[in-house]
Amino acid sequence: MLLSPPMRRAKVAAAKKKTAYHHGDLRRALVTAATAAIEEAGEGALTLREVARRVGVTHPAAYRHFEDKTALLAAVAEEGYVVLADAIERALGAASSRPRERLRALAVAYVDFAVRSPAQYAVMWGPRFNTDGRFPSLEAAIRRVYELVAREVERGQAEGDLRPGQTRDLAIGLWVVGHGYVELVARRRIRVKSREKAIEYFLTLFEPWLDGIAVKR
Amino acid sequence: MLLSPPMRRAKVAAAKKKTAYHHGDLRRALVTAATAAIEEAGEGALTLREVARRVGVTHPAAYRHFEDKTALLAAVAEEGYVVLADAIERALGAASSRPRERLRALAVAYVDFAVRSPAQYAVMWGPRFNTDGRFPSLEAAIRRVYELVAREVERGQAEGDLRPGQTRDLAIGLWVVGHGYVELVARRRIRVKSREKAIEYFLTLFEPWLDGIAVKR
DNA sequence: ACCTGAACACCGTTCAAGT
DNA sequence: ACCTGAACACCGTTCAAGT
Repeated sequence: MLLSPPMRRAKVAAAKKKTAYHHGDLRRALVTAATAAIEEAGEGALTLREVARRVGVTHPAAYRHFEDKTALLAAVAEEGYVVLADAIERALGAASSRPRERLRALAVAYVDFAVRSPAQYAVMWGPRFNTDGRFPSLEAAIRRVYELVAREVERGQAEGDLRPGQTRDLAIGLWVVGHGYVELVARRRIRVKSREKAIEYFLTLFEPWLDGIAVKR
Repeated sequence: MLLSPPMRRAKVAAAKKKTAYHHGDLRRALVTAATAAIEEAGEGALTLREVARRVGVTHPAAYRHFEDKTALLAAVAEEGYVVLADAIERALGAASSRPRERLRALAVAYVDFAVRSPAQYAVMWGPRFNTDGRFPSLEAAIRRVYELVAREVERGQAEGDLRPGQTRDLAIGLWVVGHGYVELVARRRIRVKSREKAIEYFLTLFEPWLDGIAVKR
């Protein structure tokens, strides 16, 4: 017997709801739920059991997709780096071709991501992922962000706007300034009234650093 | 009956061992044990029960001296800032009177502390202490470090070696660079072979920043 | 192949009871 | 005043059992 279109749709939806987690969706659902939970209550408050509750599954189910709690957090961190790299690429795509302006756009995209998703950003700098080689895809995601920074610095050097010499040192320096600023804001060592003000004040601190690595002419 | 001096000493020591924690020493002992435990196993591995075990006391005893686990960590952090401020003062005492050199000495003392006590440094930047006004003595200890930085920047401006304008912006900028660098090292975004190399490479990154805030002449 | 139910060792916190 | 013993609710992890 044929079902009318509305009923068929309802059936499909019900079947989907019931079996969705049998098709590899649980992994995604757990990462998404964990990210949301962290952004709401902070990283310290995150429990595997709470994440499972949010997704509507018993907590040992998570172990089918993640070796342990650290692996779940690593997935949250990795997703963060992917989103960050995408945001930086978008910002660079919209920027002019003047190296100094491009570095500014890159740094603003970085700070903007961090102040929008402070808890996820904190996970991305968590102390758990130092064990070498445990999370290679996380390390690749980090490297992608670093390469974006290094490429822009290289471009600036090639055009003669930035100091010649070790590209890496300038790229690391840029990362230091960006991350250091974000941390001071996140830990309330600096009080800012809004995300806009956070970026505005960042540029105040960033300009002298740019001056320091620029070629005077 | 009189006891011979060696026996009296033994008795006093035993009595001291047995009753020392009744004189307010338990607080100190807990902070010291917590700092050691963190430096050994990382902040995440720290439990109140383990700290109590190390000190040789049942774990609820800690609650006589700290409202909760966070308060104990706040004490560890506060002690860290005090030690750091002392180290900076010592470094400035031994430095020349040339502003730029003094800023270098200050920054080196900061980085040196952080790479010597990475876990304690991490606690000092823990996310738990943001609740306003909960740990006023911790906030005072942080402010003491900041004031040391600000005073040196002011001195450099007064002598015409650093850009005029908002002292605070330059002081915050310096803090950003120092903290950002320490974090990149601690989180293994930069690999350094030794503490000495860590400071050496820091100076490489620091010099351009100094150039950026220096007055050319 | 994927999830549940039950169990284990451990944790932070509370509180009545001991000295 | 300061510490202990016992209890509570909760956690991460494991594993046999269900579909």
